[in-house]
Amino acid sequence: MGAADVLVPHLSLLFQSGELSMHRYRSHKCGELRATDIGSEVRLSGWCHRIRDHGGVLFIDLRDHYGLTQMVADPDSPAFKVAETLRSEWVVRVDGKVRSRPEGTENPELPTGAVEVYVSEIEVLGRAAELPLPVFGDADYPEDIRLRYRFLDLRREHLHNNIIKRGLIIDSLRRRMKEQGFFEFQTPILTASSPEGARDYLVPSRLHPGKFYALPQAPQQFKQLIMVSGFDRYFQIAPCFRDEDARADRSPGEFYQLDLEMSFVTQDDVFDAVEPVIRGVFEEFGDGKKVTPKFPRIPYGEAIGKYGTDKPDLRNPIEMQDVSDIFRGSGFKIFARILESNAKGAVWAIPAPKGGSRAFCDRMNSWAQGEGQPGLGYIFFALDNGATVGRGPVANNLGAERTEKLRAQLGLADGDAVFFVAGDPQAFYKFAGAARSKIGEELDLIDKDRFDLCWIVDFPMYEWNEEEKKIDFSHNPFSMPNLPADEFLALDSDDRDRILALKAIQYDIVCNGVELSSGAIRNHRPDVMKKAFAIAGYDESVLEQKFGGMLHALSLGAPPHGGIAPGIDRIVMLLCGEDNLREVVLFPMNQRAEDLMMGAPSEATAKQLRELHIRVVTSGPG
RNA sequence: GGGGGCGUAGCUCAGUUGGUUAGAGCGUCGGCCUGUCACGCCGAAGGUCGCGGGUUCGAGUCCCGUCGCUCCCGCCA
Repeated sequence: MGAADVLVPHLSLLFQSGELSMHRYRSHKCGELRATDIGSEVRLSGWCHRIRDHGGVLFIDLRDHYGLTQMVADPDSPAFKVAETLRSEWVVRVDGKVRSRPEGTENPELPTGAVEVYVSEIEVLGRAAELPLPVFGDADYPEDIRLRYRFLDLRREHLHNNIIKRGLIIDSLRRRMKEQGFFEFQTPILTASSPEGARDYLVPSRLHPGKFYALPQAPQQFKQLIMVSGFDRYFQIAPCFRDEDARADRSPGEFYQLDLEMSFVTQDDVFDAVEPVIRGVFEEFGDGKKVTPKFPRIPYGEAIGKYGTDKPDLRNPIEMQDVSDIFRGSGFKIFARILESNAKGAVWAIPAPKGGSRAFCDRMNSWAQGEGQPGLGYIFFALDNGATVGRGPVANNLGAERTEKLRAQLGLADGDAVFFVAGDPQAFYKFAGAARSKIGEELDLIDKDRFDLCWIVDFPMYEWNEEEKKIDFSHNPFSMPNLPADEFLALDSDDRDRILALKAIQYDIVCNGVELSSGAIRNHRPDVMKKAFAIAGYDESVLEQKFGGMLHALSLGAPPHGGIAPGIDRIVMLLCGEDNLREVVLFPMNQRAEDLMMGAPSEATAKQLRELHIRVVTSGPG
C-alpha cells in the first residue's frame, strides 16, 4: 500500500456520492457484468433493446456492442417514472446497483443472466422515433427497407456478427500474409482506364478537359509494377471497381480482394504460399466444418467434362462421363444420329445415385424443359427377378446389352438412375453442369458441413470468337502461355488448332461451387507479350498505346512473377453461411447499384459540371 | 438490354368464381398488471390493395401498360 491510497476513499463510496471518478457514460460494457460484480454500483450506456413493463416492475434489456444486461426498476426507484417513458432503441445512460437475480429467474441464455442492475438513475442520451425496422428479433424484412435503414439492420445481431466476423477474417488474412513475408502496399484509386475486362468507372478530370480517370478494376498493373520495382512479395486488401451488373455473389460497383503478387516464382510456389492462407481462414472461421486438407488440382478441360463448369461444387459427388461409344450406332436413334452427323457430337451421362424412380426422372425431365431444353433422357435401374435391369424409353431402344455396359461403366445399381445430354459439348456443357447440380440438390447428395476447395488449372489461353471470327484472349492477356518462350515465339499465327489448344499458366480457387479467386504467372517478356497480342489480332501500336507503361517496365528488367487475388467478400460470405454478398458488406448497394441510404448516385450541381467540363445529355427516344 | 418471381396496414401474410363495410398475427399507441426475458390481458389507431388505364352493373381479384424489389441470362477476374 502506498501513501496515496490513504487519501483515496473507497471506490464504492465515491460511486455512491454520485460524483468524481465515474466515467461520463459507463463503468462497464453491457456484456460484462457477472455474479462477481454483485453489490457494485455501475453505470451502463446503450440501447433499450426490449422493454417488459409489468406495471409494478419494469425490465429493460440494455444492449451495446458487447452484450445485453437486464435493468430492473420498481416504484421504489427514483428512476421509475423515467423508466416508464422509455421506448425501443432509445439510447440511455443508466446508473444502478448490480444484484443477483431472484432464485429461479436467472437466464442461462445470457452471459450476464445471473445478475441484473437495479436502476437508480436514467439519462436519455438519444430518443428514437418509431422504427421502420425492429432491432429486436430476427424477422425478415424487405431488402430495400433494410438497405435504406442499414444502420438499424446493422444493430441486429445477425448482420452485426457478420461484419465483426468479416473484420476478424481480414485480420487473420493479413496476419497470415505477413507471416509468409508478404508486405502490404497501397495503390492508387484514381488511375487510368484499362481497356480490357469489365466496364470502368470513370472520374472526369477538372484540370484536363475531356479526360477521365478510371477507378481500378483491380490493381493488376500496379502489383506487377511493384514486382518490377523489386519488392518481391506484395499484398493488399484491395478495393476493386467494376461497372457491371450484379448477381447474388457479385456486388455491383465495388468489392475487395486479397490481392497478392510474388517474384521469381512458379505456379507451385504461388500455390504453396496461398493454399495455407485460404485453408487457414476456412479452418479458423468455418465453425468446425471440414476443410479440404490438400486442394486437388483439376485441369479446366477435366472440370468441364466431369462437372460441366469451371467452378465445380465438389461436395456434389456426381461425376459425368462421356458415353458416346455406347450410343454410337445404337438403337436409340436420336443420339445415334447426333453422333453420326456431327463430328463434335457427344453423349454425356450424369449418374444419379438413388434417383432410380420414374417420378424423379420425370420431374428432372420437366425441369429440363423449363430450362429451355427438349428434355432429359434417362434410364433408371430396378431389380427384376433378381437381376438389375434398365427401365425407360432410352433403355428400351438401347437394348439390354448396351444398357448393361453403361450400368457397369458408371458403377450404378438398382435404385439408381442416369441422365443423358447429347450434342456439341461446347453448346451443352453448361446445361449438363446445371443438371448435375440440380440432381445433387434434389437427391440431397451435397454435404452442407464441408468446404471443398480445389485449384482449377490449365485454362485455355485463347478462345474462338464466333461472332467476329477471330481469336480472343480467353482470360486476361497478362498471363504467360504454358509453352517455352522460343516455341511460343515460333508459333504460326494461322495455326488455329494449335493456338486454341494452348494453355495459359493461369488458375482459380473454387470452393463449394463459388469462384474464390483467380491468378496467373504473368507474361513478363515483352517479346512474348507482343506475340501473344499479335495472335489475338492486336498489332504492336495497339499494345504500345494501351499497355505502353507496362511494356516499358517489362523491357527494363522485369523478374518472372505471378500472383492471385482471392475475393474477400466471397470468402466471408461462405464462412458466414450466407448466399448473398449484401449480408457480409457493411454498406452495400442494391442490385441497381444504388445506395438507398446515402442516395448515390446523385445529380451533380451545374457548377460541378461546369468545372468538370461535362454536359449531361439525356438520351431521347430510341 | 432480355426473361422469371414478387408487390394487400409499419412488417409477415390471408382474401373463394369478379359481389355487402378488405381480415389475422407481429409491431405502434392507450389502459391494467411486482419477476419477465418472444411477458400476459383489454382496447384503439393504422389501407390510394405499387401506380395509370381498360373490361364490367360491380375489380384487391380479369386485361394492357408502367414503376419498384429480387433472382437469372447477357455482361463480368
